[in-house]
Amino acid sequence: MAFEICKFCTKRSIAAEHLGTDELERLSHSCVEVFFERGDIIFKQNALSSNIIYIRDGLVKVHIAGPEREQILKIAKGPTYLGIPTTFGDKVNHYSATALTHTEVCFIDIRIFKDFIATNSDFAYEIIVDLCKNELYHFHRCINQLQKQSPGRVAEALLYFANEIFNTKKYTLPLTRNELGDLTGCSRENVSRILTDFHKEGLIGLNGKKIEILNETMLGQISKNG
Amino acid sequence: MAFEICKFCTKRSIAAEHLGTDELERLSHSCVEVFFERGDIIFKQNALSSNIIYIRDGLVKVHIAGPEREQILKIAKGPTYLGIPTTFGDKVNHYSATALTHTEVCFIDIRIFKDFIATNSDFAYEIIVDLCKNELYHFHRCINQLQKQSPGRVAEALLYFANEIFNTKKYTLPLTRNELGDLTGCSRENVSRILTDFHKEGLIGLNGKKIEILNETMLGQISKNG
DNA sequence: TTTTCAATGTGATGTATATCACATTTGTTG
DNA sequence: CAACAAATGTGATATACATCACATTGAAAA
Repeated sequence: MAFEICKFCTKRSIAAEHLGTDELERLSHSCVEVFFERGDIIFKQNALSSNIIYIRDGLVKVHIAGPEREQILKIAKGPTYLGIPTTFGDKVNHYSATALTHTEVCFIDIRIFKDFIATNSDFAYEIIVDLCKNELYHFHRCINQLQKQSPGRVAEALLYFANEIFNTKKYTLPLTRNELGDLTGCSRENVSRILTDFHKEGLIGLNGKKIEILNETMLGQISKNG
Repeated sequence: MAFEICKFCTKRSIAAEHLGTDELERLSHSCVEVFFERGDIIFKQNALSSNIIYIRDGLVKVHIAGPEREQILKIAKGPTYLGIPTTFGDKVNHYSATALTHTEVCFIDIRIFKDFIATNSDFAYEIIVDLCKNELYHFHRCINQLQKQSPGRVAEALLYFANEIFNTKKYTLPLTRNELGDLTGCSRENVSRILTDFHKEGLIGLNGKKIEILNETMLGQISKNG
C-alpha cells in the first residue's frame, strides 16, 4: 500500500496517536487497507487470525454462532479495533465480523503490533485501557441481555442506534428484523410485535426500517427496567 | 508488609514472572496482603477503585447487581487478577468480589502497576494476553447463558466446578442454591428441581451441597445443548 | 440442648416468548 | 415491468420457568 498512509490517516486510534513518525512509517508497511460493502465478511469465526483489524470507518456487526442461534455481540462503529482478544487471546477467530455499510478496514500484521507494545509503553497502555473499557461494556451489555425482558432489550437497541451510532433521533435501522432479533436475543416475530407496540403507543415513529424516537424518556424507562 | 514477600511468593502471576528482582522489591513496597473468610467482601460495586486485586489463593465470586437481580459473573480461583478492567477502564468498581472460602488477596497500588506496564514490555504483553483470554471466556460464557435452557446452564456449572475449580468429580458446592441460581440465571426453586432431576436420572450424586458427577458424558451433552 | 433463622424442596399457577403457519409487503433479479 | 425471493406482520398454540405459598430440613446462635 502507499507509504505514509498511516502517517496522514485522520482516523487513527488513540493508541496509534502515540506512535512516532518512524513507527507510523513502519506501520504503513505492515498494514493493508480493504473496502467492504454490506454483507461482506471481514473475518470469520473459526478461521485462523494473525491480523489486528482496525475499522477506519463504517458499521460492522460482530457476531457468533452460539449453541442455538446466531448472536450479534456488538454493533461496532469506526474508528475502532476489532478482534484484539481473538488474536492475542487465541490464534483462531472466536467470532465473525460482517460489514453493515460501506466499511474501510485496516489489516495490521500482529508482529508489528507486538513490536509497538514491546517498545512503546504509551501505545501498550492505551491498548490495555481500550481492552478494559470494552470488557466493562460487554459485562453490562451481557447483564442487560440476561436480565431484561424483550421490550427492554429492544428499547435499549433502538436508543443505542440513536445515541451511540447515528447521533440522531431519526435514522434508518441497518438491520433486518431477524438481525435485530439476533442483537436482542428475541425471535423476529417478537421484535415485530414489540416495534409495532412501541409505534402504537407513540414511543417511536416506524416506517419499515425508518425509525424515529418520539418519546425518549419512556423508551429509556422501558430500556432501564426491562 | 514484610519486604521480599513478592520476591519469594510461590503464587506469582505469569505477568509478574517477568519482573526482575528490583521490580519485585518495589512491588513489595506497594502491595498489601489481606486474608478474607467466606462471605467477606473483597471489593464492592460502585466503590472507587485504585488498586489492582490479585487473588493468591482461594475462591471468589465476582458478582454484580443487575437491573433485576444479583448475577454472579464468574467463580474465580486463585492465582488470578481481578478487576483490572474496572481499574483501568474506569475508576469505579463495576462489580463486587466476595470470598467463598478462605482467600489470600494482594492489593497492588495501581501506580506501580502502570510503571511496570510502561517499563517492562513482557509484563505489559502478558497483562494484555490475560485480558484477552478473559474477554474470550466471558464472551462464550455470556452466549451460553443467553442461549441455553436452565438444565444446560446448571449442568455447565456443575462441570465447571468439577473440572476447572476442584479437579475432582466429587466435591462440596461452595454456593447456596440461591447463589447457584445467581450463577446460572435461574430461580433457586428451578435450581432445586433441576438438581433433583439430575439426581433421579442418575447423572449426579446429591447430598445437600455434596455433589458427585456420575455420568459426565450425559451431563456434558446437556451442558452443550442446553 | 433448644430455639431461631436460613436454606431447601415441592406443588400450583401465571407469564413471557418461542414456534408454527400463513398472508402480505418489499426488494431484487431477469 | 413481471416474477421471484426475502422480509415482515399477525394469530394461535406450546413451553420453559418465574412466582407464590408453604412445609421441611439443616445450620447457627443463645
